[in-house]
Amino acid sequence: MRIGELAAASGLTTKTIRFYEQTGLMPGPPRTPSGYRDYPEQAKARLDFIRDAQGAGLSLAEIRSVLALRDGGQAPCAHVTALIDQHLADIECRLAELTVTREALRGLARRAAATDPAACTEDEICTILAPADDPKVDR
Amino acid sequence: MRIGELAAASGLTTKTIRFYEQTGLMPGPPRTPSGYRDYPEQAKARLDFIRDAQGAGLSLAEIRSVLALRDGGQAPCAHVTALIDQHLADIECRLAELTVTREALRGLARRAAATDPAACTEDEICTILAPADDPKVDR
DNA sequence: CTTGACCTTCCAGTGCGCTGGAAGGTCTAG
DNA sequence: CTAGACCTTCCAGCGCACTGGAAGGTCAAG
Repeated sequence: MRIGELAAASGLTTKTIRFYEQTGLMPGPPRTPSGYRDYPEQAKARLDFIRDAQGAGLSLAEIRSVLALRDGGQAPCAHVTALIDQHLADIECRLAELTVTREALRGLARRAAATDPAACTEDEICTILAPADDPKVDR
Repeated sequence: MRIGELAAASGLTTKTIRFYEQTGLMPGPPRTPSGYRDYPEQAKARLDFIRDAQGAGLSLAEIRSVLALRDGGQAPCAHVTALIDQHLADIECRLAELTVTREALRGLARRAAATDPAACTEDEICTILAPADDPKVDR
């Protein structure tokens, strides 16, 4: 299987597959006499795995670490479980942050609706975003 | 006011302030005879504004556009209002995405808890992340 | 024989918001 | 006079996951 075929089968580009090889996610495949990459069947499964893992929010570095364990003959289950838990915690955290930012923005939108453009002086730049008497975004 | 003093007053680094000047967020200040930057009082207000706007989730490019209006003598209210609305929509969208990812990760965590490491064969790489019979992350 | 699709390597750039370092100038205190 | 704290410019790099392009090799069909 040549790289273009594998790309089509996996939905990636040849560029991306070469990039994965270069960064240690994919092993270098055997070559044809003329130097073309010649992939075995498992290559597609590996790319599928990478896609799934990315879909779960893992970074390429994390995926690399999982694959390294597997390639070393170990079951990466424990490691994967830890990664999943960590990402869950991460996401909870970002959800909380985003929610706070959303509330802040809603406050700004309310203020914007109540703002008279003429009241905005040059010194303050913009009373919606940074009112003189209320430096921090309020609740 | 020299750049170090302004940096201390605003909580930024001198590097960052020079970077803001370079990228058009801050006007180039007058210089002392020896070439040192000599900032007027308003510089701090402008940096504070940038910080507040960033806190509201605006990118430096967006902040630049607001400042450009203001510097051009226009009240940026309408523009700011549009940016706020757009960011609110953005955040709603990302919150929704993150929530979906969280549910997917919770599913994975459940599966991980139920997985026997011995069941994970080499071909599949990892049955938690990419089970052979269930290629896409389920609900 | 030529065309065109495919493949190879290597180098460089994207966006974002800085950050680091080198090499040198200036100012103040002791 | 010297130390050291500050300032100047310019160039380069971070992390992330690619993406683009140049310059050239290979292969099958017409």
